[in-house]
Amino acid sequence: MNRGYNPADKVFLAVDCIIFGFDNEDLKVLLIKRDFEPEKGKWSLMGGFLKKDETLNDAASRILFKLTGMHNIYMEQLYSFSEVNRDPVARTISTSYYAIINIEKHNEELIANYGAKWFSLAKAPHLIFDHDEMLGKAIRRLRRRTSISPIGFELLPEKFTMRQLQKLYEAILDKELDKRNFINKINSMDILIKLKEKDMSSSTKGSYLYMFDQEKYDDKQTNNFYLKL
Amino acid sequence: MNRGYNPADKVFLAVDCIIFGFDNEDLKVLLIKRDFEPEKGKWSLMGGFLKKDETLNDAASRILFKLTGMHNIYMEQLYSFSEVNRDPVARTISTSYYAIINIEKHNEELIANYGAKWFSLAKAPHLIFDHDEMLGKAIRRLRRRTSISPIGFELLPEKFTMRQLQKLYEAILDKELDKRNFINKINSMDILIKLKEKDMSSSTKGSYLYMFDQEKYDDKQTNNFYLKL
DNA sequence: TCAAAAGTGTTTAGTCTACACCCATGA
DNA sequence: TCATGGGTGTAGACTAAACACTTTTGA
Repeated sequence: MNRGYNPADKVFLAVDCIIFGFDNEDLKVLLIKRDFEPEKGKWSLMGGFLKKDETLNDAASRILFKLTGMHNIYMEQLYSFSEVNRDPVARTISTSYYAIINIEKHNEELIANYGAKWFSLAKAPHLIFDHDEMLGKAIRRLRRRTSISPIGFELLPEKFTMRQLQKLYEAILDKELDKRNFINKINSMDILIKLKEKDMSSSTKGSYLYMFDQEKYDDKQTNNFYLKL
Repeated sequence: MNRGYNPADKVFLAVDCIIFGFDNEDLKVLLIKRDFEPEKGKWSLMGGFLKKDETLNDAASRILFKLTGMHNIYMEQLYSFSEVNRDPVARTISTSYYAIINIEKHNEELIANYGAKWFSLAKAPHLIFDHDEMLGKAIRRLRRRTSISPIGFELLPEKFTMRQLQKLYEAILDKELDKRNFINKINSMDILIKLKEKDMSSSTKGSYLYMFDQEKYDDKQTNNFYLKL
């Protein structure tokens, strides 16, 4: 009898993506300037509609690829927003995803086409609809995530210095960390490989480069731990 | 131009609820026996469709009320499930909510009408669609939630003993706790009021009853903390 | 008088925090 | 030779974990 399946209840389901990147200084978010109605000219998250034959994850991947040109981006479903009038055009529920990418790897041309720009979190403009709320939730989730599974691989270049990693954590958590305590904690996680190479760009002495130990890293990411910073 | 709003992309949006209760012994989940197709006769979570003029939270509250007769139930949105063929009748995305209720306060008659039954987690039957996955995610979320905000108020009677509270945490975390360490940690949270009354039902000596200090409790719940058990 | 559950503190180990000085190098 | 950022260890405070005996009272 297909009880309850009433076509009048059908809704649009959108996916909106909060895309984080790190430029060695600030944690940034990628926003697009809408060149279409409604709210043309305003800033918003990159989004799109769920299509017939895809899952929400598929849709998020598709949307992320469209804007960045990148595949296999680290992402996580965040929350579904459903205020009745959140979208003025039609009843639309939006499932938000947050993603973190290496800021150097995205396709500049694509993001220019979308009128997209990276914003430091502190300087992000007001966004349309409930996108500010989405962004806020994403930041909080990212902070929490940082405590229970290592993050950084996705946001840093392949080789990086301890100070870069520390700056990343400081940017995510929005607080300063003690460099000696930081290095001790990171080392106790046992997920980094110290290279013989040094990066000479930031100081005369030069600082050692590190890489993530992919295997140990993946392991720690699935078998959660608790890192207090 | 309403770009992208293509009616063919509209979907059904369902809400499924994982309802937890505690009977002083086990953590239990309330499941219904479906008396309608598809999968008639099988066990499932209580669910329903999102209606035109309600948010997902509204829908979850409505569904919870329908089954339990209770208002203002503690609940939290969990995750949206979207496998293309998860529902054999029509493309349906389901947003799951978990709720925790005082098992003594629900309406027995209502749940009988739905052929619903409480199951200990260890003994829960196989559920339809992706409901097993929903239940698993809910249990993990509830465990994590336990560490960052006090839980129990919703699951225990107004007055309860320390041992009941400990049993509740043991049931949620599925591990045994040391009673002296437990009592110290709980006291350090400073959210309980120790009453002069004793509960004489469980031992000859009797054990003191406690109540939650509503004000402090609410405060701790919003300003998260970290409780390691 | 004994069985059954309640109540109660201390010691030890581990982890977190705060903190200051020397090093290497290019300008 | 000096200015700049890099690198390194330890002591004290705090928190978590392990652990055993006494109390009460109804049967």
